[in-house]
Amino acid sequence: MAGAFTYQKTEKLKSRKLLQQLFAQGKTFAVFPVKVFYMPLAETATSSVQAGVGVSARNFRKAVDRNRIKRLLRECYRLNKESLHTAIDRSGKKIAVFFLYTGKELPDYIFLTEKMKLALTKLETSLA
RNA sequence: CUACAAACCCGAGCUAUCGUUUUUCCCGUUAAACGGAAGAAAGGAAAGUCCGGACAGCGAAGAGCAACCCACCGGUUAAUAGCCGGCAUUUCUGCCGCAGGGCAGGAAGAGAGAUAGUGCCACAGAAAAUAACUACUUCCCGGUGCGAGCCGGGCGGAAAAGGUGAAAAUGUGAGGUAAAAGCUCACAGUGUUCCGUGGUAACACGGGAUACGGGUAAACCUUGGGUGCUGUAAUGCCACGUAUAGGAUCGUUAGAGGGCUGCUCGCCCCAUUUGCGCUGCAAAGUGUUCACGAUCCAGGGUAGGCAGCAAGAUCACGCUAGUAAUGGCGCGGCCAGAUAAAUGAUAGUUUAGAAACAGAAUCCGGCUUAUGAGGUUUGUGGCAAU
RNA sequence: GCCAACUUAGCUCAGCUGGUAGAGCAUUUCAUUCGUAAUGAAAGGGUCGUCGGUUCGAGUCCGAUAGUUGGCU
Repeated sequence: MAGAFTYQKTEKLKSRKLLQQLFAQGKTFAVFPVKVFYMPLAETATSSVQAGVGVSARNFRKAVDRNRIKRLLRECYRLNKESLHTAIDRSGKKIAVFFLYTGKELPDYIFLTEKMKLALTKLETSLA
């Protein structure tokens, strides 16, 4: 079994086709300032949960700011994903998740961690 | 000492924990994945995309026109509109001179041609370019007066006076004349050209001849020189998948069309029928069947992998040529390579609080712009001392 | 990755080859009305995104720069 706090290539949501499908057909909910897209995956998926993060270039003009937000989102997801993974593995499903940052101001780490925990528990309950 | 401005340098290091991308090695394995060890992991601008190249494709990259770009000289470079060093020119300050002007220092410096042509120059002014409004004046006519003359008109002369303007026909003095005028002369200024000297050259200085009727080419334009176009999502290969279906227009023995530029020429490519049956020795005849190609529209499929793609006009140091940009030699190093796209998070610590601008995407050389703290140099101002 | 266009009054836009910047709506004042709206008359409001250059003189020409919008792949 891999380490609990990893976030490797196989766990990332990578396929362009899947992303398009997710934005078109996936279900959503919002925990401001983060909007969450999710949908079930086929059995052939490489990992039980495939996750991605993103920021709109409209709200953040500079690439440095976008990179910063995506890094913070990844870090928060990495450190708090464990309960979600165990829940998913127990139910036997596979899902794809995308976290989109919709705020207009740069967040800090502690604030985002709280929001991520909230979003993950909400995701668990809505899947159950 | 201090404040401001400009240029250049620098653009955090260390420790711990948890992670990401990648290279090499080892263990296990058919192989992959996973695990372990060691190494590497954003910038001075990675940015803007303003120039120049490398590389690739387009036919072997052809010709002319058009279009666009460049424009003092020399050097530098793979190359440039960059950089370095000069020159003309403009401007500021100081000094000298009655003045025209000269000398010294600083700054700017997109600077071919305005005697090839065309256009434009508002307002003001007579006139803005083959100048006559006022005033001046020879001559003629008329009036008046004894007369000198005065007044009015006309054909002319004349760029000296006026005042406008950003700009008014080179300036000052003398001669000259009816009045005047580079009309003539002296000095000065500017342009063209010839000779000599210096310099690689632009050009400078001296002398001779000649001309002097403005400005604008970042107005059209002329002259000289240059540029083929498109771009790494280029391009080559592998795998998977589908639709040889449908619609519009056109062409089919002389050309629709294509060949990554707007046009023309030249050259090249390319469709222009195919299959089957029967008669016939064959040539051919006949029947039947599928039309074919180009452009566009609409639609279907895929959106995975490998190469390109990380050792180079490379970096550090030393010596050396050159005023410098830059080059040569020696020695050592290997320094990101992702593909929804890594290079991070938290805590402590170092100097004073880690803070500014900001994130590679084919790669280089410049330019431009943004930028914290500190340091160095230069300039300007203030204060203090000698 | 590459390419193009735009920026003028509070708003929407004109301003062609350089010569003192205009229209419509909006704002203010006056008239009209018992009063408001509509209508009529008048007024104010601009360093033409910013910086530099060419020119006697730039909204206009040239260069740089900031912002906005669009297109191709």
